[in-house]
Amino acid sequence: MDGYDKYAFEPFAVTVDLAVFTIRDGALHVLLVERGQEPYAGRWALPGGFVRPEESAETAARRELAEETGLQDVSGLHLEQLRTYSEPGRDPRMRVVSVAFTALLPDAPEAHGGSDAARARWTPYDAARNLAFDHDRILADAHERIGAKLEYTCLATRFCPPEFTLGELQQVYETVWGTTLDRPNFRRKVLATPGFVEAVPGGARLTGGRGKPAALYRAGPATTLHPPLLRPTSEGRTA
Amino acid sequence: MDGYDKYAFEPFAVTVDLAVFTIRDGALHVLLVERGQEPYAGRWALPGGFVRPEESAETAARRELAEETGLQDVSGLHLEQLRTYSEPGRDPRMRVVSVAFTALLPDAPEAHGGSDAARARWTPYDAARNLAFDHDRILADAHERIGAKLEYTCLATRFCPPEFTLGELQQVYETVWGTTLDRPNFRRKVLATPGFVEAVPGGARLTGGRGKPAALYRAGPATTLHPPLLRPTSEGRTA
DNA sequence: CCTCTTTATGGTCACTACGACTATAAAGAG
DNA sequence: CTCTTTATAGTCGTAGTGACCATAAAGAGG
Repeated sequence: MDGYDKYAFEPFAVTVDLAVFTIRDGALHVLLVERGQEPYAGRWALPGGFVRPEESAETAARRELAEETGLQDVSGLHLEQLRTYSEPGRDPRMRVVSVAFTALLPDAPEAHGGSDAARARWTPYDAARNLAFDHDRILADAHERIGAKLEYTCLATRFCPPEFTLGELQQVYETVWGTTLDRPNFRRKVLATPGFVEAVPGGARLTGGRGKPAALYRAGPATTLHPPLLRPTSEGRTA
Repeated sequence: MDGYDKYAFEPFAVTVDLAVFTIRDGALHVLLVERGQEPYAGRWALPGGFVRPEESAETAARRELAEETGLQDVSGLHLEQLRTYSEPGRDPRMRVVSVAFTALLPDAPEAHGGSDAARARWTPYDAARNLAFDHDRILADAHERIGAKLEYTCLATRFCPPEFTLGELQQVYETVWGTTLDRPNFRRKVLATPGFVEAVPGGARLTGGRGKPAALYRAGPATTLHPPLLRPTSEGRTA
C-alpha cells in the first residue's frame, strides 16, 4: 500500500462471481446463467456482475444472489468469500478482477432469473462443464472448498430446510462428497456433537417416506465440529 | 459477468497486501513497513503495492515479497491467498480493493527493505497493533488462518530451515498457537504421520543445544494431516 | 391379512488415536 | 561429579470410530 506516487496504477474492473449450490433430487446442483452476448455468447456461466462504487464485494455478491435466485430474503443464506481470480487474460475484453463467492441454498426455488440474467437454471454439478471465462476453475475450487468445510464445520445444515431428518443431513454429505456413509455411525457422530442439531420438541415425519418415520431436527448453535467428521477416503493424500 | 453494457462500472485500484510471518527467538514475528506519507504517515503497515497491468495478484504478491524481504529466491516460499478486502472506505483517498496474501519464512533474514519501502522491520506479532488502513484486521485474519492450517496441513515445516529437529517443529506449533504441547505425544504424532517428516540419513545435531543432541529431519512429501493435529483447547467453539 | 421392502433407530465389538504420565539417554554448566 | 536440560522410549486408560448386527415402523403388493 506504499508508493502511490512511484508507480502508476492501471484501473481494473472488479466483479463478483457466485457459485450457488443446492441439493435437488439427491444430486448437487449449481446455479448457472446463459450468456447473451460476446464473449462466450450462448455459453453458460456463473452468475455475477460488477461491484458498484458504493458497495463492498460482499454486498455486491448478496445483491446478485437475490437478483439471480429471485428470493425475497437472502439475508439468512450462507455466503462466503472463496478467493479472487486475477489472471491478466481471464476476460478477453479488459482487465477484470473477480472476487468469487460460494453460497448454499436449502432447496431449489425453481422460479428465478430475476433481473438482468437472461436465463438462469439449476444444473447438475457433474453437467456444469465448459463454462465461460475461468468459471470451470472457480466452480471446481468452490466444490472442493465446501467439501472440505463439511468435515470440520456445521455447514451441512445450510443445505437443509429449517426442519430436517438425519437422513436428509446425511444425504448432504453423501451428495457433496460423492460417497456413501454408514447410517448408524453417521447418526451417532452427529448426535454426539453438541450443538450440531437439536431435536424438534414433539415431531416425527410421516407422509413422504416409505419406511419408518424419522425424527425432525433443527440446526444447532455450533459452527465447528470437534473432532471433525472426516471423509471416508481422504487419507494419505500426498498432493 | 453479464451485463457489461447495462451498468457502468467504476474503475478500482487493485493492490496486494502481505502478511509475512516468521519465527524468531521463539516468538512469532511479522514483517511491517513504516509509511512515509499520508494517509497514516509514520504508522506501520503490511507490505504491499499495486498490481501492475500485466500481472496477476499472485505474481504481484511474489514480486513484493522479494522486494520487501530482499531475498534472492522467493520461489520456494509458501505464499497463499488469504482473502480480498473491498470495503468502500478502507482507503481514504480512493477506491482500493486489496487482495491479501500470507507468506511463511523459515528464518528471518535481517537485511531487507529492498526497494520502495522506507523501513521494513520484523515485529513481534503481539506488538503489531494499530496498523494503517484495515491491516489490523488482515493481520488477525492471517494469523487465524495459519493457526487453523497447522491443524490439518504440513504447513509447519515451511517455518523451518531445510533440516530441523522435532523440537523446532514443535516450537512452530507452540508459537503460532500460543500453547504448550506434550513433547513425547507431539513426537509420536509427527512420526506416525507418513510423509510429514523424513529423517536425515546419518545426522544428529550437537553444538547448539544444551541437552541431548536431537535427530535432524526434512520436510516430507505429504501436504495434509490425516487425522489432523488439533489444538489443545479448540473444542466446543460455538461462535 | 400377511409378507416383503424400505428406512429409522439402537446396540456391540475391536481397533486406533490420543492425553497424561513415567523413565531413560546424552549432552553442557557449574 | 552432579545438576540441569533436552531428546527419546514406553505405558495405560479412554474417546472416537469403522464394521457390523438387530429391531422398529412405515408402505407396497400379493
